[in-house]
Amino acid sequence: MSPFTEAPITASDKTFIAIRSDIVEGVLAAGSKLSEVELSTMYGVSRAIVREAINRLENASLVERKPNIGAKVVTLTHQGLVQLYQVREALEGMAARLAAQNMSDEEISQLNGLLATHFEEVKDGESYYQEAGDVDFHYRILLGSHNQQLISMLSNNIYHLVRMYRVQLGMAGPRVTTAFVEHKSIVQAISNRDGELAELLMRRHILYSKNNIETKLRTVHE
Amino acid sequence: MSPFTEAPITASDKTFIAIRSDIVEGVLAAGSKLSEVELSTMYGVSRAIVREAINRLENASLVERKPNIGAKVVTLTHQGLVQLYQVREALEGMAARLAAQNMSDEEISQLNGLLATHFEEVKDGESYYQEAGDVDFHYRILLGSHNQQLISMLSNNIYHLVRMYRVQLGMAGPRVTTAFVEHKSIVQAISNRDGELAELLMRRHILYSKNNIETKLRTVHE
DNA sequence: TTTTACTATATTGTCGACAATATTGTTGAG
DNA sequence: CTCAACAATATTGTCGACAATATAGTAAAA
Repeated sequence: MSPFTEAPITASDKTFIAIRSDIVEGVLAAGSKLSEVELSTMYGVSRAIVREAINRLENASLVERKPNIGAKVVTLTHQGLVQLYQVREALEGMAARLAAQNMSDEEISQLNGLLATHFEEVKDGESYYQEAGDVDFHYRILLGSHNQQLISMLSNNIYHLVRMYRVQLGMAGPRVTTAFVEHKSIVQAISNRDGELAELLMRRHILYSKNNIETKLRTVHE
Repeated sequence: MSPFTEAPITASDKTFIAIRSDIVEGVLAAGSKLSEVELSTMYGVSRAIVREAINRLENASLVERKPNIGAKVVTLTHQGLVQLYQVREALEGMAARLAAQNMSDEEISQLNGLLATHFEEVKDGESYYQEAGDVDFHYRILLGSHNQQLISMLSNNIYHLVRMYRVQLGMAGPRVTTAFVEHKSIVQAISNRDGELAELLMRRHILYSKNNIETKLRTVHE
């Protein structure tokens, strides 16, 4: 139950996922040029495969491409982070609203169960929560929206970009417990089938999260 | 100043745009299979080009693809329309909020000018407004958000899907004058730099628009 | 007749080579 | 020495052919 586990079928898929991972994790540095021949030797496939992967990465906003010139890994900027979180706020806010409206009782009880699990981890001081736990939570609600368009946009594009910012800014910061409280109130709203409140709370939650990363970026950068 | 005019550079771009247009306009029927060889002869390019185009179309949610099997043009469903407009509501709502916050005074006055032009057309009873005018209006505000992520998502993906629904449902209906009033109030909110109101009004506007198409779809379909 | 296994066919996936464009390096004029 | 034009090189764009997989058709067995 994680957005980062897809079963790669074809060689092209595998290469795409491999390169994407290397970009997100910083193995392929932000801003660096992506030579097709270089990558094809590096990943042991033909140039056609690499080209297809780069195409897909472009759509995922992870690389920028200019015709007849080439592709670069996207460069992380303060402005890019802000804009990314604005989109995320809009989409995940809507996801929360729809989740309150569309999740089955079964799904909602599972969501509560997830929250309980996270509570144990927070109590025990496991830092696990911050990374995977947060992702699980948001992903579960996203699925609960039952909106395929939304699910695809967030899990194929936005989430990977978000993770790229987190990883490369060395995010592991605080906000664990405070984020947990926010999660709890969102689940409460969904349990009450209050879509409007769920959306509002989710948007705030993401705004806070953005502010947190933003200050981090400022202290690291300047 | 329209989202449907891009300068195609490479053969791949041209083919992509050509196929996309044929899908949106219904030349390639919804639900029909897209054979790579067939398309390559049809558009006079190699299979590699067609493959790249299909890849891009998949990301644009205009075709669905299964490994080792092939690609189909998406089928239009009631549910798909609803979900599409939910995403649109979220994204364009945010765009309006950001536009109120980020548009320059110059841009805002141009927006008002656009509205005045549309008013003339509505008064004279030109049906021009409905199609191109509406698109212009939304696109202008989208650009005013100054959020590249948002701009790319809407103008590369959502708008083409929206247009596909409109075209294939034979939309040219009423709602011209009433939509104009809604546009006017949105521009007013943006002029007042009231982002919150602009978002709210835009979301309502899109909701109304969805309801309109929805009833149309119901009468056509059943 | 139905079902299953197999064969033949068609379609997609992958590859290496050639063409077109951009970049770099060099040479010559001013 | 600087700059411009040109040549050499490298990189991306495009293509046709082969490999792998799925589909359709056929024949044999129950």
